[in-house]
Amino acid sequence: MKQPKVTVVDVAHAAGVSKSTVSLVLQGSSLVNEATRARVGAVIRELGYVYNRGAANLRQSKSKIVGIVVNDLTNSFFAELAVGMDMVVQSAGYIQFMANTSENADRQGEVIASMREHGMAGLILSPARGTTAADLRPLVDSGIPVVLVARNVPGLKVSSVVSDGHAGAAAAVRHLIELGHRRIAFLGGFNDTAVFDERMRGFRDALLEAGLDASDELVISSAPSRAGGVAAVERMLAMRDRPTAALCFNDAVAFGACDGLRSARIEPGVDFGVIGFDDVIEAKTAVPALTTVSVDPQGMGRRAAQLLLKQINAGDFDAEAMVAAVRLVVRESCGAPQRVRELTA
Amino acid sequence: MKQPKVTVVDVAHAAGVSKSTVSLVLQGSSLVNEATRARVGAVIRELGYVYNRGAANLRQSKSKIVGIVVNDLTNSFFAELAVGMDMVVQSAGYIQFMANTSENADRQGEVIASMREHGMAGLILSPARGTTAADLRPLVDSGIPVVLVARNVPGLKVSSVVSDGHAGAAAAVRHLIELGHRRIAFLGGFNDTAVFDERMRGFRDALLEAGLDASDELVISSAPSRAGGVAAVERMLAMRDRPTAALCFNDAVAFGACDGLRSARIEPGVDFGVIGFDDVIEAKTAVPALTTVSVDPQGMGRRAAQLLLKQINAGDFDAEAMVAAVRLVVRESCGAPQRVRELTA
DNA sequence: CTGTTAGCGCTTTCAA
DNA sequence: TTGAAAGCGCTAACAG
Repeated sequence: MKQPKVTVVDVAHAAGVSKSTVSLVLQGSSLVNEATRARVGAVIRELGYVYNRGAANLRQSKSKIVGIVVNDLTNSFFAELAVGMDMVVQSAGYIQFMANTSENADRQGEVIASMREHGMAGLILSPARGTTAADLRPLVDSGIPVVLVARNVPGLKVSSVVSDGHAGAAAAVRHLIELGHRRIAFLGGFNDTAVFDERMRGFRDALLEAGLDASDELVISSAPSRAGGVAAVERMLAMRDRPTAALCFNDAVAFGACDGLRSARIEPGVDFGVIGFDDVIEAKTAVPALTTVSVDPQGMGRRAAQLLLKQINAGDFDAEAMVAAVRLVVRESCGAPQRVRELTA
Repeated sequence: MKQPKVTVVDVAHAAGVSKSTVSLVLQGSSLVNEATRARVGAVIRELGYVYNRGAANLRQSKSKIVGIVVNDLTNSFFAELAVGMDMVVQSAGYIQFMANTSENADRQGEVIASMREHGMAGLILSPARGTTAADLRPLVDSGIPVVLVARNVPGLKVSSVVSDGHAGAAAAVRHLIELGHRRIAFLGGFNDTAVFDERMRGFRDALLEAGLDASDELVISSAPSRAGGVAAVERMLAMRDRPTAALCFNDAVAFGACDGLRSARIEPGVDFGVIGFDDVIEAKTAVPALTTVSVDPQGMGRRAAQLLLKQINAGDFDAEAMVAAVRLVVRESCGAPQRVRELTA
């Protein structure tokens, strides 16, 4: 079955023109006679010629390959992110080396190295946990555009797209206040992480802004998991001055909190306000009435990809850090019609 | 920042050897003196040389690029599938062009064409709905190994890895029989599809094999959706000789069936046997007690990737259709310890 | 064991 | 408008 691979010379020969004419046709150059173009086109189809982009890349020393490296495709948030990037990259006529690192920084290093060897034009990276600036420095210094997405790598001056946890948390709290809640808790998350800090500060700031209690006892940290959510909500229910609503660190915690509330015969979203942070896909399934603060991962992906393509096309664009924050949205689905409030960062 | 890209000649020069010696070192050839190798290695690191795999591919006219094209990365089943492929492909020293087609056959055609131009060594495809044998024929005829996964394309003689619906359904039914059920229904799915037919026949064969009733009224088809599941289970509950258990066409139907049972104050998995087909991720979340028949998508992906690599390494291996069916597993989670029965295809 | 010499398939001046 | 020739970075004979 192996076709004796047909090249430009074969096409040229069969069409009775020279290599370079064929090359021009392939590039859609307007310097070539219409009749010739048609003939060449016909021959190409007839011979089943396939363009060898590798050879072209070699000659031009540039490619239309972009790397997309994601920490965990198994997580639907990051899968959506990847799909978003994929869409704009494909539509722009680029092709992607896409790889999953499973949160393994070593693996990440390997795939990025491999992509470099293949001459990628740029990289969008959702870094694996534990990625350091040093890991990425050589790549960045080589002048290949890099855009970080979803997570930042401290100390690295490259463009990035991350969500604004402070604004999102504040928006969520304001929403709960509008609904009439006066005592609101913050549940879940390890309190020694940057993300926790950011969201928790948004929570507190909004409370203070409204003149409400924002004392430390309202912040109940726990593992950022479903079990952690159960634990946190139980501690909260045991408080003497029990809150009437809570903002949860993430989807898993929100889910756990709902579990805990139900065990206590409290219907989440009805008898008690719960807002889950992040993409609350799983939790939404189980608790359709849940209000959520979420970032649209696909949109985030698209935005990151656009940013990268812009840099690639700008030639050597010595990236001044250009950090873009993504809007967070409070989605409410308690009522019949979905109300959506968009809040700028 | 643009490094004046260093090539083998630069390295050779700096190390005081010739191009080919450097090339040999790069390929880990044993024909080169240990001292030389070390010196060259040092220079490579020092100069920050990066191997140009594109040039090598051009010269050798072969590559270590495999295409992975998936119909819907947003669906966790296919995301897992992709991750499985990714793992084995990466570990084998290959790199993947991975793309999402969003069930769009045209897009699929474009990305595959693009991958061909880039000289991919082989393709693993989870085809978009509506993919025809004709779409893939040119690629297959060109001699590039192709492996189909998760879905088959009728009329195309290539290797594929799909799940065995007949065996899976039969296993599920036998499981219900073991639990003491004697009247079992099959719920959901459009009865004019091949998948439906396969699963339904497995259902019926197992029933007949056990000498139980397998009459047509026990098969209640409906849309393969959550709503369809509700509808089907309602029709079933209205039967005079009401079944005590059901096998559902897929996860969505199982989910809907549980909804319907609950509305009728019947606790699924406790008062009524329900088995969901497919990956029952969502339904499992909502009904932890649900027993499921499922194929391990990651395993399926790994298997497909192995199959492809085997073909690639076999040189031109004129693929006789070599269809591998993946085992389906009945997973039970009613009891505390998870019991897993594996059934061969 | 190392150097020389041709290309892989394509693009790109530079002439015709 | 088209053709001839040079070369992108690498590998693969074949000599030395």
